[in-house]
Amino acid sequence: MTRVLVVDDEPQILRALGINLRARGYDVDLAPDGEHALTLAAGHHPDVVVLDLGLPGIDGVEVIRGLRGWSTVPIVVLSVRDGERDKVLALDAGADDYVTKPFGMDELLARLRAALRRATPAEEEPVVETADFTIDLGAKRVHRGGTEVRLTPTEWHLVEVLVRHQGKLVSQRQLLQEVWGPEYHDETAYLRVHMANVRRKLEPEPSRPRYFFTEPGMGYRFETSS
Amino acid sequence: MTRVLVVDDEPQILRALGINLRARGYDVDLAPDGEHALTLAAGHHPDVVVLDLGLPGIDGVEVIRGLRGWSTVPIVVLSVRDGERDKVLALDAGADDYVTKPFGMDELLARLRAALRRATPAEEEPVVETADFTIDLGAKRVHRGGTEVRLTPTEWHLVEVLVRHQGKLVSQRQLLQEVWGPEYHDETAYLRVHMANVRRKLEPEPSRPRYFFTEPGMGYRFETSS
DNA sequence: AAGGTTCTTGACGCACTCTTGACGCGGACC
DNA sequence: GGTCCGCGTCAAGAGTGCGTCAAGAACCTT
Repeated sequence: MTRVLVVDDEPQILRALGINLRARGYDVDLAPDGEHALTLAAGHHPDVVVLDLGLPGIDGVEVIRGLRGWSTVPIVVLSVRDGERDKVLALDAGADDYVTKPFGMDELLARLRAALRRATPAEEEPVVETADFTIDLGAKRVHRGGTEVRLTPTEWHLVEVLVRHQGKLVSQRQLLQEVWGPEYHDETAYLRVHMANVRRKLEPEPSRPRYFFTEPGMGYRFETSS
Repeated sequence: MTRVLVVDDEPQILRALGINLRARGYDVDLAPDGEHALTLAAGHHPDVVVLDLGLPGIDGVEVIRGLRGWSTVPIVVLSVRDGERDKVLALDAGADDYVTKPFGMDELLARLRAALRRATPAEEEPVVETADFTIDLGAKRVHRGGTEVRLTPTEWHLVEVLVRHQGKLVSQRQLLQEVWGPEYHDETAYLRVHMANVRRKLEPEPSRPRYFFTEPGMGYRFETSS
């Protein structure tokens, strides 16, 4: 299901958007200000963000910057301000689209679809096969020796990031930011524990990895011998 | 250079956009209607398309469909129509953004930048090859004679800085600051030891370097003979 | 409210990397 | 021709990072 994060300080707009989007089958998170927005984004990894510019506390443009620091999620900005300067600032900060209030729900939905379409460029999700297991990125499943292996959400996320960068070294910092969020960039202990769990579930000899390699001091790398 | 295709049936707008975009360093194609637009797009493969909806002949939405049949180039729609239905139709046909006339040039430019930024995701890191080894900056790995060479974090960092400044002299001070941090600017002993290790791992004759040269009193230089 | 997962956190041992000092060599300068 | 400085080499000790295990906390489901 597609996850949308909606950020707006006006409760009635927040509610209206929540109802409308859920009616269309989206999975919706609601945030009344920038702080909540960044926290929710880090935890739930939305597929698209709808962001009001006029927020109490952190400014909307700051929220864009905060998100762009570690994520490429599409951001659709809502604003009562029709000023050209605001639009330019928001777009150059990394927003993907700018809609002026008042707006029609149909237009907003169309813009969301456009943003989502761009972000998911019709790529079919690859299936990665190794001699010991099969990873289906689209179905989010892993098979090993005929049966399915259950990965916890964290483990899956870790595997997903590494497999998508197949062959490349992924730095500890990048892994932590993608899986746990930007404020966890130095919790390397998490990585060690969860990588150990992943290896125990997937590697034939967990203490002698054939697929999930450690590059000491730098990060991890997924590689198939083929 | 970035190529922009502008499609509009009003000559003065076409001219104005052409002048403005060229002044910003874009390479601009101009088309007064849908037929010319599709022909130019097929021939010149623009990086982004600015498209007016109200065209004589083929309708703007048809132009979008025509382009989307074979291209994923970002399309920014211009229109005097502010109707919600038009926006929804255009966006769902495959447009990336919708700007209502009259618009400010700064806003349009910001939207173009946003569209281009999305379309150009990860530029890839170069791979540097020499007769004796291969350095993949993106994957952070080094191959030599078929097998992989393991570099420690410090060694890799050193190699990376030198290789990214390929052919140029990198001062000891700069190397120390980039690898160890600003307060280590005079620990030249570190450089000597680690450069020796790098050479032992990569140079065919470590004591007679062919790639990692010392410039006495100044710094180091990476150079491939090719 | 209870049970089961999953995540977090701390402790420990091992391996490896970095740092540091000693030494030799060669060129520059006096 | 002698001295000095910068560089390369080597080796040893200190420090760090990693894997592993286990226990408690937090979370979700029923």
